[in-house]
Amino acid sequence: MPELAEVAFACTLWNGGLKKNVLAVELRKSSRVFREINQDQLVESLLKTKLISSATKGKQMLFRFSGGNWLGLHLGMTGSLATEKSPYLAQKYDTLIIRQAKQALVFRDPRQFGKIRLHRGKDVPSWWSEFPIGMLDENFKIKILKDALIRHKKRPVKALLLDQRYFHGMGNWMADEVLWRAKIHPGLRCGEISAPRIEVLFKQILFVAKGAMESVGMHGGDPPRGWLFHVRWKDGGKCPQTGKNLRREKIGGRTSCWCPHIQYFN
DNA sequence: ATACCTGTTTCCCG
DNA sequence: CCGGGAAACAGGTA
Repeated sequence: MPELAEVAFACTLWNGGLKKNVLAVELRKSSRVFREINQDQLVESLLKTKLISSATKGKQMLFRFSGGNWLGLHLGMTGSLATEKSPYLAQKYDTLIIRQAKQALVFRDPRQFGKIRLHRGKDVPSWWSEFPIGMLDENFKIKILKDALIRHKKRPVKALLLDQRYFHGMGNWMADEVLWRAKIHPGLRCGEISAPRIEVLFKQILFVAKGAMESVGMHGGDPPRGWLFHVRWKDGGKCPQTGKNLRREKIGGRTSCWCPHIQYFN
């Protein structure tokens, strides 16, 4: 599920555990999310520590525990976080359970596309500081978009928007929302976008990222009324602007939704 | 049963 | 070596 704003909100779901001690750690040992780390080391790292703070960058989360222990989480396609009241009995797809006195912090992921990272040290892990600049960072400028468009001139623009190196945190519904607002067909090749359209595209990237954070990210609800988001999932959806039928098709490797009446190849 | 899925990562091709 | 696209990962849901 989760892209930029959903991840930001998911991160807050562990807020009840801040400043609280970790009494026990349980793992679903068979899960693929542990593929890059040592499970024993993970348990040992978190046990008898205190959760100090949390942060997100794009679709990535970082939790800091006392004693220089850092936990990185990526939710993949089906990952989610929850806080459950103690005593809590582990459910089938609970992948990591951090038990505290009054609650359990739970990471579940049935499909196991998520990923857990671990770092021990005084400073923020290097993989965290090396993530690309965020779309809402003041230094995220149109040059990043322009350079990416030139470098990938044969790619459908939809595929470029999903590239985390440039648009850190962009996901499938956000990309469709951006292109719909910029009136660009998702299959348009990056090298074919006119200069004025590039300006519009950049503004809409910022608009959608900001709008998503202020609605979904802050309150966990849906984006504002009138957004494509509300109609893009199922066949038969109507464009909120034109009332015409939306089209759905796989473009850039992902199912895309657009309004043929306002989104063009130009 | 079949197809599909708000995400990466790997493999193969030109 | 680079860019682009398809397949793979695993399991729930329509």
